[in-house]
Amino acid sequence: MAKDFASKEENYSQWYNDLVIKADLAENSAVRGCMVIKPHGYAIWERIQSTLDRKFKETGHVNAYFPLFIPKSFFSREASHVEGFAKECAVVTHYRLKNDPEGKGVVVDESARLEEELVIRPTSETIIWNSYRDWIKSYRDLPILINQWANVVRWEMRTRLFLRTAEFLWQEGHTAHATKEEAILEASTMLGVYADFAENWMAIPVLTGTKSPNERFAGALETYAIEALMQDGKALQCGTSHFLGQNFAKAFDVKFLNRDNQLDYVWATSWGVSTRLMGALIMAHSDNNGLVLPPRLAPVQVVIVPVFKTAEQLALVTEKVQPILRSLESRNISVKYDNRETHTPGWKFSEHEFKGVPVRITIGPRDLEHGTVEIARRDTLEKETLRLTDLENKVVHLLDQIQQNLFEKALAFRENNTFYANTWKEFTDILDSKGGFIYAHWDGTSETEEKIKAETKATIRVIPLNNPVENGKCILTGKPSQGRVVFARAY
RNA sequence: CGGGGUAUAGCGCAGCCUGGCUAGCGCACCUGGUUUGGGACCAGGGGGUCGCAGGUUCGAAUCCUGCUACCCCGACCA
Repeated sequence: MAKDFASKEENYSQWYNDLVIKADLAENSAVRGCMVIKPHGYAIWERIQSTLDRKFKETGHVNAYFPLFIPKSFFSREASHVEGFAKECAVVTHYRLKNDPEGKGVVVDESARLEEELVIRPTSETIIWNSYRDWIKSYRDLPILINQWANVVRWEMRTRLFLRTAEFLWQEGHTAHATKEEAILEASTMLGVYADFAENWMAIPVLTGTKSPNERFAGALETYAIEALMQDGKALQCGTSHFLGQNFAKAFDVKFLNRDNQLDYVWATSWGVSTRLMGALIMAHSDNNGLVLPPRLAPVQVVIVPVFKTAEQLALVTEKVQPILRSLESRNISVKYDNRETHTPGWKFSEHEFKGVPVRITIGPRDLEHGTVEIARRDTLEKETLRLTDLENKVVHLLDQIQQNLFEKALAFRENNTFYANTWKEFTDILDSKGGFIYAHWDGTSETEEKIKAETKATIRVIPLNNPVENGKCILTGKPSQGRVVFARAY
């Protein structure tokens, strides 16, 4: 059943409408292409945030905050950067409203025009490097390892809930280094952090690699990415880490004296993941009953649903539940006791399933009599009855098992949807019939990649790291190639 | 910006072609009762300037004109 739903070639926005909005994750806002993230959705985002934040700090980073508004002139400093973002910037031109002289609400006060327009950040490289110029004089000031949690705005022509919203939440790391090698190491280290998070917390297997020049970040010399496969066979870029070379240092004149007393430009990286990760979670694991959350990211890991007819029965059940709550909480498990009297047990079962709670425990009069509880797992929907005394160990074990199972299921799915194409016909046949990742030879030119995209909508998702050398022929042009790259249709 | 579609209760929709009683249905909401181990049932109830403006007509949700908003497909997209 779940398979049917997930494998449909239908648009995922339908899925969002059916699942996500009802699941209290988000809903469309009045503002074009923006999202309201409701409490349940935000709780998931907070879990993502706190986990990543800890990892950033473990790797030596600190948090800071830079302004939302960026003077327009900053964007013209780095040529390829402005070219990449110019078409999707929201611009602030005025700072005051006034009453409409004709009495029709308020109008923009034309006398309050800004001398220089402000761009609402689509990303913060420019304003951050403008600050770094004053912070860096010597190699002793380096490295700077800063992360920022923020919102950004990109006025995309078409938006899609979670995957491409006009405003989204993210973190952006911006680091400055004395050497090229150190900057490249930083970019690849952070890619590793993202890959670890995706696989071990989100339970989503990812491919890691570099982007082709076409798909590279505007202003970067190299873009590293993690790329995941969704249940409908389309790829989703889940995080990127960029080696920016000295481009931004040159654009913002950030120079330092190195150990040899020589003036040099600083080397840079930037890296980020966004609320798009929540789209990935939904599309990778959900089934027909709603969201399926990996235990390590679930705001509520265990829900306890009492079954009762009378207030006395509820009191008896609650008495049994109290020690369970305490013992699970003492093992750092997030538990919720859903003792609402306004909803029936059946209602609660469905609701918590919808929201993706990994484990559900049911206790009712029958259990009180027998000293048992019923335990149900969200990923397989299996239920079993066990002795109350076995519960604690079972829950701990089950949470691990579910985390593991979700990853393995997603990995098996990816493996079953990864193909090798040696000819153009094989390539297009796979794309049209199955989708998924396709390893194929490419002649290494942008023109060829663009042609392939124009004909099939497939793009190069990653050029795998440590790509094995294999002599072959480009699937489109037949020109020689030394290794396969990964193609897919993507979000 | 091009192509297609939609706008009727909080949500989802029917009615429109072929104008006509008080604009209807499901979900949700409220009240009472019975229920409660997989989204309970019965009875009663509240909620609408039918997207906006104009026109045709004795009469417009329905026909005509204009406008606006939103959705889908494309172009676009770290």
